[in-house]
Amino acid sequence: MLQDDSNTFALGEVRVSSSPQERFDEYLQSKGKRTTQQRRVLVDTVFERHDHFDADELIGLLGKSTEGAKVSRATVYRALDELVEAGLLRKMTLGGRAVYEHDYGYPQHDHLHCTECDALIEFRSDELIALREAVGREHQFRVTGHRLIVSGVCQDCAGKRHRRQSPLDLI
Amino acid sequence: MLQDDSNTFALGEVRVSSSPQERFDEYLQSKGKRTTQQRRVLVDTVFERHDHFDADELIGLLGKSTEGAKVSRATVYRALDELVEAGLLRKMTLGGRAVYEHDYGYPQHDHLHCTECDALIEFRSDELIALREAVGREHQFRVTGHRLIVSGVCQDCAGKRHRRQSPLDLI
DNA sequence: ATCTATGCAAACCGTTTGCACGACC
DNA sequence: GGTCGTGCAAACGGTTTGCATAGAT
Repeated sequence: MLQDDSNTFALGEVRVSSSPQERFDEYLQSKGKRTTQQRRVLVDTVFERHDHFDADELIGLLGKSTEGAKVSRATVYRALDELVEAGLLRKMTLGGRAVYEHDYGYPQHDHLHCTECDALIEFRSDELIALREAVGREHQFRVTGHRLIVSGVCQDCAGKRHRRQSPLDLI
Repeated sequence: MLQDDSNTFALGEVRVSSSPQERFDEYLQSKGKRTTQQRRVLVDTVFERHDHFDADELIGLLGKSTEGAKVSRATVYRALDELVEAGLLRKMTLGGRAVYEHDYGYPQHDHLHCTECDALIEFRSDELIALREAVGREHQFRVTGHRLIVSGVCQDCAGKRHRRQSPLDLI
């Protein structure tokens, strides 16, 4: 992330007034939690790249991290929960495992999920927001969020298509 | 499910030309699999009620089943996979666990998920189908399906609201 | 000094699997 | 009779937790 002269940070596409570190520190303080080596390294590593990742990938990255402190598996899991609570990360569940992505300073969006290569492609849709509000109203349901995953096959995989058996390939 | 004089079955809201049992049998035959006691009881139990359920609930129901045959945990898991492959059930993942619902003869729909009581409320939206196609086209992505879960608080829970702490209750 | 955070390893929980026995065609 | 299915119990994989120690305030 880059800081410009007006003291804001570019994260993804949106400018926000403080860095993830700063924001996380605020969260920690508000909860009476402490700013530790490992929490710092972790936030740095997470916001170094704009990617989807799971706990294991993060643990892998932390292994190679230049910053000295090593972070145990348990601590990674505990910190991920905190980052979600702090509003810095968004968590979703894909298949069995939990997948995380940047939330703070990043616009609302949804995903195309390629069932061949597991890629996640982001897209934005304002109509969807309108739609979810309408549905909520219709059912006296107080909407707080949504998760849409459109599955299918991405352009790349559609190319090198070495035809797998499809379910219900009767006969 | 009830059979009427025109030999179709009412499952949920749509009429189909054969019962889940029959359809499952077809699937099994097409795969060279066998029609066993336990698969029969299982399909009966699953289609007795129109509900969302997980593996454990089903195992529970099978325990009380009047039909003699008992079905082991392993068999339940194996059969659920088959029912999904056969197009009789749809599987989704909510939090950690797999949740199943009727697919066969039941219209495409999505869900409102109450984060307080975990209830799932179904709704239909044709605009969503249009939307997902549009997005797919835009990204050269061959769409095969989607999963939308709108989360929030249902009417009931909004009433007896005994205010839990909300994440990000800073200060 | 106090009290939270960490690391380790064991526990957990839903799900899957190897294997010997039983049931279907 | 030959296979496929089942039950059991053990294995699995991601995640959580209890506990003693290290570290932040």
